[in-house]
Amino acid sequence: MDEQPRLMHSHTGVGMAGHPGLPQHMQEGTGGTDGDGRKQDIGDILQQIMTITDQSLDEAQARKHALNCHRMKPALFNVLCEIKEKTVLSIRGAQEEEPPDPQLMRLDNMLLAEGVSGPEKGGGSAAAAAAAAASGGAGADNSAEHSDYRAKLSQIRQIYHTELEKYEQACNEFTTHVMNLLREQSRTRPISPKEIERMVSIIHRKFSSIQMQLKQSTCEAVMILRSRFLDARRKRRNFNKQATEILNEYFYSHLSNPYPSEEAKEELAKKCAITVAQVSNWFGNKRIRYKKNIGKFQEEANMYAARTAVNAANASSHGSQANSPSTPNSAGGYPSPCYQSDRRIQ
DNA sequence: TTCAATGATTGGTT
DNA sequence: AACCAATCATTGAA
Repeated sequence: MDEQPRLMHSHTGVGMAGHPGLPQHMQEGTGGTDGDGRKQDIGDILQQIMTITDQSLDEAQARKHALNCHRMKPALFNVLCEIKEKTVLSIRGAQEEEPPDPQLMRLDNMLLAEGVSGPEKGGGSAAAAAAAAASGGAGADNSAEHSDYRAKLSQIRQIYHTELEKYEQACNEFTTHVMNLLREQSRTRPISPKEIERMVSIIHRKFSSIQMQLKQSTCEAVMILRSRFLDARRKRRNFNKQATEILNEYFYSHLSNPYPSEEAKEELAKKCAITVAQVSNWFGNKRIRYKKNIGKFQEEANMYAARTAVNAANASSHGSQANSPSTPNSAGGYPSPCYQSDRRIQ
């Protein structure tokens, strides 16, 4: 490749004796005044710089050495440094102080709050406690879930820290590498310390954007874990037998109007150790499911009817007859299972 | 593994 | 706001 330029300069030596390779118009003034000689020197050195990429490696090395030893080199180098300094400064002015990224701050805050980026033990338990508080503190048997949650959180945490460390290390390695390279090059081409500094900050910015992605995906993972842990549907537990019996008892003894008042709901909730909302859910589900398939619930209905009857008998035998359990079955609402079952049997 | 039972959620209605 | 109806997602027995 580039055979053409090579051919053009192929006859030029490295030696400083002549001025080979110079364009015709530059050679014209040779042998003139003292100023002409200096001009010639500069032209020579510039020409060599221009053609340095056209040389083979050995040739270039030799040329580099020659350039380094040239008496004009320091002066030229300084001029180039000055020019560069000016342009670099003008570039720097535009992008000086960047404000801290609000999104990054948000991510950092969240990771800290979730105990991913904070201190090892304290953060984790704090997050678990927060999760427990948010879950409504329903049952006492969620300690197993807590440990599960904590285990997964610490897994995320570990991955996060490993990756973060990896990126940091890579960043440092790359930075040192680039700095060494620039320092090495600064011996042959004008590189100011400021320029190196700027390069380092560019590298850091690049790596911190990668870190931000890591933080973002970590946040997402934590959110998913949290939602899984907190989503009641996923950790649904059937009510215990006693609670179900209390609810069923109320339902079948108020079959004509199975709509407990707010007070009744509260009392049922207390008795069953569940929330009022859960009582409402239960009655909503029960009503619709009973209505949809009364036949299926006949047996259950009869059982509870019999039980309330026994209770009533016991209560009356103990004294007051008036306050037997209210069974306003015959009114509106759903058909009475007893009568219906009688009808069915016949 | 399948499937009925069941607690919770969602969207619509009154 | 309470309720209904349909649906989702899990549980637990077969």
